[in-house]
Amino acid sequence: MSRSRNSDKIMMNTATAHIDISVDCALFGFDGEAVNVLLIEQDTDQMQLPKETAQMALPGDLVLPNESLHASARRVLKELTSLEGIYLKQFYTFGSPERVAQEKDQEWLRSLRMHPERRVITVAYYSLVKMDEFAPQANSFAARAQWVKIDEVPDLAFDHNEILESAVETMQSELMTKHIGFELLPEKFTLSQLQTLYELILDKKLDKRNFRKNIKRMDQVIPLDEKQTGVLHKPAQLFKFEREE
Amino acid sequence: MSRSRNSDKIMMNTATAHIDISVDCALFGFDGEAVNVLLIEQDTDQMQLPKETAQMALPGDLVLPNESLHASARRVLKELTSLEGIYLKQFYTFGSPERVAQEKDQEWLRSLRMHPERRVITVAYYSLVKMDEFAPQANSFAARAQWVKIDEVPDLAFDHNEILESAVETMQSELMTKHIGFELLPEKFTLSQLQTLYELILDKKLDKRNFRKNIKRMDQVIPLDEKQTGVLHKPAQLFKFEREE
DNA sequence: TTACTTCGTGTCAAATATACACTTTGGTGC
DNA sequence: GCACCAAAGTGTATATTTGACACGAAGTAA
Repeated sequence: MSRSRNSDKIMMNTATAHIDISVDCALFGFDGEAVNVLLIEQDTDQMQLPKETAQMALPGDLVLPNESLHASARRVLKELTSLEGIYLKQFYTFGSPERVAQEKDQEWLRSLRMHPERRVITVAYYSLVKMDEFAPQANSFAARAQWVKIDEVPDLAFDHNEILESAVETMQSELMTKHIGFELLPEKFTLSQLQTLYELILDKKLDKRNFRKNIKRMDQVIPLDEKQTGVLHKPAQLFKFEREE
Repeated sequence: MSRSRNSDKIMMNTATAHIDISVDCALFGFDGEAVNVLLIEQDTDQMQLPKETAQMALPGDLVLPNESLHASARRVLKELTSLEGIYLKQFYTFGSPERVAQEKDQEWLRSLRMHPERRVITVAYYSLVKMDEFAPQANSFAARAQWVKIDEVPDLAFDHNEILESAVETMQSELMTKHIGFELLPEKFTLSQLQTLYELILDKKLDKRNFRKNIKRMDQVIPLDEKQTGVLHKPAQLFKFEREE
């Protein structure tokens, strides 16, 4: 569309096609073995849709009229996990006009939304949580909420595979600089657990001695007077992470 | 808002308050002395508003119903600058519910928009252009479009000062890793020009020899068989930048 | 020819990153 | 209590990168 100088006033945007805004959250957790992402399963029973149409998806929902984007992301996350106060980061906004228009998604949206045909632009957030601090609770339009290993994620609703992939990339590139890895671990952790986590996120092996050298010169990582228990080998020292002010 | 399992179906989003989506572009250019950002001045004459209410702003406008976000950013940029095919990067989405609600902005929006009171969420892009390749052309609702040195930017409309600041930070952090600096220079440039640019963007002095060492090991920077002319001192060698594939 | 201005260049020291292997510790089972 | 197991924990030598630093060369103008 190009507008000439003269026609401006009458060319004001008179479009009647509304655009909806949503937030989606890629919520990561770590169980000591794999990095997981929290997915919900669409509740087709509740919507009286055939079971086989149920798709898994990232937790997300429309932004409310007077809610900031961050507040919206926090709310969606809280609704699905009852967790508050966690690291939460906007990383990209996905706005392809066709992103919710596929028939597989339309069927679901027709049951859920007043305007299922509307284009939806979604602002994507990612966050990291300590998996041992809560168990996800399915709520609202989700039949189930469950942790899925990131390398076992199935085809998701909408463009959520693409969003998830982008979240993983963002997490990789911010892991080192922003020390976000600690958010995934339990309060007390061993350096081996931390290293395993880094290796999983970065998808490469790290040298044990060099890794420990690097970690130990971060003064946010504090050695505790405590050791791992219940392992059938030499127990490792436990550490905690302390965010500065 | 929390929803219980049972009330889901009747709690579908029935909000009548629509949210608009816009894109804003922070377009940077370099004139050899300072980094500039392209600002427009709102055309109050055309809107029959008092001249003194005119504000400067980043170029931006509502996203059209069937337009992707990138396409929208490209369109706005093209409308204002006639430039195409330039580096263009989404960096953040600003969505405070109050971001266009100030009275200074409402006056303008009442003239321009069908729904001036509506909340607007804006997806922000930044881009870099060679200043010598085009002169900005004011168009549409802009009375003027002009380059302003980034340290002389006045109070802008809406939350555009905040958006601009965020764009500068993004540019700083992506300068090194993504070689975006070259986009700001003319096709043929000297290493001193490049260094001046880096110093302006990063806002610190760099060591000449170390800087040149770093640049010269990038094989995208190609020395030309040409020298600077028209200077009253030893002319510098010219280089060009070649993006790989 | 001189004066002026920016160009263009190399080395050393310090800090950082990488590669690499063996002893220690606690638990388990006999 | 002894032997075995498994992972914990630790240091050094080398290569690479970073940062500090000063002066002769090239062209222009008077």
